[in-house]
Amino acid sequence: MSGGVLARCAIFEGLSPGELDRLLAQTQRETLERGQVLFSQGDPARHCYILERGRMRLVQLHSDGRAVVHRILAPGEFFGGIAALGEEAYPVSAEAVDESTVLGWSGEAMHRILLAHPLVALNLLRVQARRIRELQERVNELAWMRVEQRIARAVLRLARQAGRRTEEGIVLELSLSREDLANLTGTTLYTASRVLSHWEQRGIVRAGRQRLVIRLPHALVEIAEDLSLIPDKEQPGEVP
Amino acid sequence: MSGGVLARCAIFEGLSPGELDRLLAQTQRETLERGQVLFSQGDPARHCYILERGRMRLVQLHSDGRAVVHRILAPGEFFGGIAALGEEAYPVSAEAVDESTVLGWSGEAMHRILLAHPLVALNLLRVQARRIRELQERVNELAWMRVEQRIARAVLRLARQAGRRTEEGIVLELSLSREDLANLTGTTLYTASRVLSHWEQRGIVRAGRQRLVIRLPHALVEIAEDLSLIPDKEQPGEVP
DNA sequence: GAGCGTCTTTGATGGCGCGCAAACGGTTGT
DNA sequence: ACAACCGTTTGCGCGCCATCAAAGACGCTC
Repeated sequence: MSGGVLARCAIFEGLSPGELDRLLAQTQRETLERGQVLFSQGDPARHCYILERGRMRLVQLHSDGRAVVHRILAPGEFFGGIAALGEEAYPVSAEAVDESTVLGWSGEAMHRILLAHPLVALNLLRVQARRIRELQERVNELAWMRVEQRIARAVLRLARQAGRRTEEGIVLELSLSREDLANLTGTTLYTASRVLSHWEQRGIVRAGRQRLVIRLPHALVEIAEDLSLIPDKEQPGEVP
Repeated sequence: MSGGVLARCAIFEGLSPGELDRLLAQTQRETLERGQVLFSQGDPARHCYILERGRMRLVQLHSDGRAVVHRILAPGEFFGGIAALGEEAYPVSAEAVDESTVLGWSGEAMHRILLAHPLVALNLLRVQARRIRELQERVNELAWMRVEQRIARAVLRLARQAGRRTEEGIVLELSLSREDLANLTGTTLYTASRVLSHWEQRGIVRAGRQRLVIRLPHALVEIAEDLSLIPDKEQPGEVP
């Protein structure tokens, strides 16, 4: 089937169908039920993957049971690349949010691929560079922004990645609990719940059990950009 | 002489002296006074660099004058790699903390180098992977840790990177203001000042104007690891 | 040495958001 | 149907830390 899935992956952009087929032949397909763990942090990093179908998340667990959700993966995304670089252990755990299938390479195979296909290495560098920028963005948010603003930004990011437009609003097709949202934004499930309740009162969202519909995206954007800090009357640039 | 500086750079590891010389020949050396800006965020990303000598920092400025210090570079480190990936603009500004010299390539030159030397690309991937882990670590800190703990960890990181052991303690050879420290840890210069004062009272550090000497590294490590949260018994040594 | 700017300290105040507790409600299993 | 369970909501109190203001300390120039 002409390399199929891989043709849509950012890191294999620019390869010929023949090459894609050869790469695909080296993979092993694995199916995961929802909630199943593909690898755990601390495990020796032996494989790297492309998410073919479904949804997964990369989580880092803290000793106190605290968790940080680092990424929520969409189909086509590459992860576990650590394995190709001769590193020792996965720094995060990967678990399936929905039923998912992944394509896996051994670390050594991917290592050879990167050496043989500089184009793939360059694509991967680009992807990593983008992730670094996203992480810097997150550091910035955590360092300077209030909880409500951080949650708004996280929700908008998720909407961009996994939202479906309906006439009721943008529906987040993710089973996303308050606790997940809290772990994404560095707060507690209590505060996350309060924020969503507040938004629901204002008609901005409709929040259900692990479900979220954005009814007034514009209002969310306002919160995310913190437009309230710049009162419309005053003109910026008046500090002598 | 024989690739000189580049031989000590992580991203050129494994190259022959001849290749290093050829790469070095493509660079342009630039000297920066302390405080001088090499590039500003938003500038079109045309060059990437190795820090040859001195100390630089990568800062992201916020619209409100708030800043996030993203990295403090030591000699041998590569930065501005965005330019090689065909991206548009630098996401951060680079400024010299001390008088520094850098070696610069044009983005296109580095692009060609990466395609021609898969080994360099792989090294760079490794470096980026480490940076991603560091950033994840920082996200984790900002999401879950208290200010004092975050500052302790930042100080220890800086000590590892730019500390010199003396019999008085570990001297941080960086002109590091309270504000810098605050921007590294996502707090305000007021709080940073208070924390350092507190530490000084307890004899953990000796803090001067843009100077810091760690006298009891072990105590700092305890704070950084938050050993107080796991008290097997009550500690008599309490703060009055 | 006087003056000045920058960096730093310290007090006072207030608010955001954490953390516990408890109730609520939808879902699941038998 | 009932109970058990999990995710969610909400009240309440307090502690950490931001924020403002102002004074203090150090290094600089002239």
